[in-house]
Amino acid sequence: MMEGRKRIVHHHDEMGDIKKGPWKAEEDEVLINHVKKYGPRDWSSIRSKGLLQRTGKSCRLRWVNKLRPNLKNGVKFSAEEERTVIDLQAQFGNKWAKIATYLHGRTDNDVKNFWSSRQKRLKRILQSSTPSSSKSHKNSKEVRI
DNA sequence: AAGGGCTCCAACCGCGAAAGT
DNA sequence: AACTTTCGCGGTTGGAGCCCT
Repeated sequence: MMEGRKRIVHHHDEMGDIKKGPWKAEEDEVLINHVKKYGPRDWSSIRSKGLLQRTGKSCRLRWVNKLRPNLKNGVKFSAEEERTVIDLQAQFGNKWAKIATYLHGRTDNDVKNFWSSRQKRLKRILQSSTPSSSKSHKNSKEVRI
C-alpha cells in the first residue's frame, strides 16, 4: 500500500495541500471575517496565515462573486438587465468586468454566464431550424430571446 | 417511475498586468 | 533593472438538478 505522504517542501509553501471545489459555510465565515478585519485585499495572506487552505485566487473569487454584500444572488436577470448586457456587449465586446459595473449587484461572472447561456440558446435555435437538420427537439419550454 | 439528456452556474485555469522585492 | 509574487480578467468546464419521454 504505502500511502506515502512524502513531499518535497520548498520552505515557504505551508505544507502543500490546496483545497479546491465548492466552499463550505465555515470557510465562507473565515473569509468574511478576514475581509472585515483587513478589507477585500491580501488574498494570498489568508493561506499563508494558515486560515484556509485556499489559494488567494480562490478566496478573491469567492468574495467577489458570492460573499460581497448587495449581490443579487439567485435572481434571474431582468429583461432590462438583459437588454443592458446585450447593448453593452455590442459596444465593448466581451468586456464582462466593464459591463458588470453598469449593473448593480451583478458580477463579471454573472454577466459572462448570462452571455454564454444566451449564446448556446441562440445556437440551438439556429441549429434546430436549419434546413438539413430535421431532428427537431420538440420546443420544450418557452423560447426566450 | 426512472433514467438519460440538457441547462446553468460556481469555480477552475492560463495568462498578462500590476505590485512587491 | 530584473526577477518574483499577487491580482484581475476572460474562457472553460463538471456536476447538480432540472426537464423530458
